[in-house]
Amino acid sequence: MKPAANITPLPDSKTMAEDSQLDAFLGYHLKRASHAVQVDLAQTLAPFDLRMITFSALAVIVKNAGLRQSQLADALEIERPNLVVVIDELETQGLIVRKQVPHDRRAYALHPTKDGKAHFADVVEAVKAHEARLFAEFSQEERATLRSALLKIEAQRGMK
Amino acid sequence: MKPAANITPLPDSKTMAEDSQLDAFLGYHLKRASHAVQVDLAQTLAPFDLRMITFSALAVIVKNAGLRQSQLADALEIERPNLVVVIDELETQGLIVRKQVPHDRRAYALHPTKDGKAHFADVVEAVKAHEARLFAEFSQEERATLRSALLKIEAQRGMK
DNA sequence: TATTGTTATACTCTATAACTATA
DNA sequence: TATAGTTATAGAGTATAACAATA
Repeated sequence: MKPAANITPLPDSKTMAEDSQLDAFLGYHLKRASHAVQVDLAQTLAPFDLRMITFSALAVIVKNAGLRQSQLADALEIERPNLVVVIDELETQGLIVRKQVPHDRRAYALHPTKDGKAHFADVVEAVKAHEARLFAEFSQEERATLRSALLKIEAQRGMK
Repeated sequence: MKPAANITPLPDSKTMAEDSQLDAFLGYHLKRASHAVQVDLAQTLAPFDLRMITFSALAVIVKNAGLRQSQLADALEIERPNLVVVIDELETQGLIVRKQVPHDRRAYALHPTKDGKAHFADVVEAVKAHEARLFAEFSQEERATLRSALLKIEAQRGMK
């Protein structure tokens, strides 16, 4: 658990350069931590033929069967155009279906298939294991504190 | 500070879909929080003609004048090929220079220019203000806790 | 043989404008 | 007019293979 080296000269050696200025920014560590988790998650999901975004979409669809694509886009905070390929991918894999909405022929309701629900149940266990492994050294209190901190940051969106 | 809605039916209305399963994953919130910060940082840096990666590189170069590109790549944890365009960009802007290394003609030493140092001093104040604004509601203790949590997660890299 | 910087390339993520068909 | 889904596209970010020059 050595502190980040804060070197001033260092040009000639093979030592690791580190920078106290960047180190002081929480945003910098937020990005690096997020990236580390995403890499690990991608490896976790690969055997299930899912990406992070398809996993997230499937999760919301399984728990909110019948929602429309625009609702899903809002929930995941992604742009509608980017959602189209996600839905296509999940539908091609037979995990969800697009159904016509009775009184609005513009909209599609998203439903998980039986396979989709079963597949998700398996995947979610793998993702839980991935999280348990990544946060193994975190106490329940630390997790709760981290969680509330992240939610507070998320809430800043668009509050310029 | 309302808790995330955990809806079960919801198909027909215009209500926000939310998912308890995703909500339970720290990685999910880590990604969303990180994205929110990156968007805000990009807006902060735009007036200075910097991106997050060029800002980060400049920060390390200013504090570690003379380091080689491979050292910078290691420090920022980015691949060497991706660093090339970053260095090109900073050099074109006149913020840094590539200098030949005396006893190794393969390598380049990176040095900030006078302009580069002055520009960085300005930018870093703007970035500090950006962080102060984003984390305004965080106590010093909360910041320290968040920081150590993020460092712990970063340390997981490659520890499969 | 190994390393430094580079080129080429590709894949993912994200964002915007504009279209269609409906409402 | 406005909305839902779509198409096309463009810009970042990230990753790998392979090369030339040098060690």
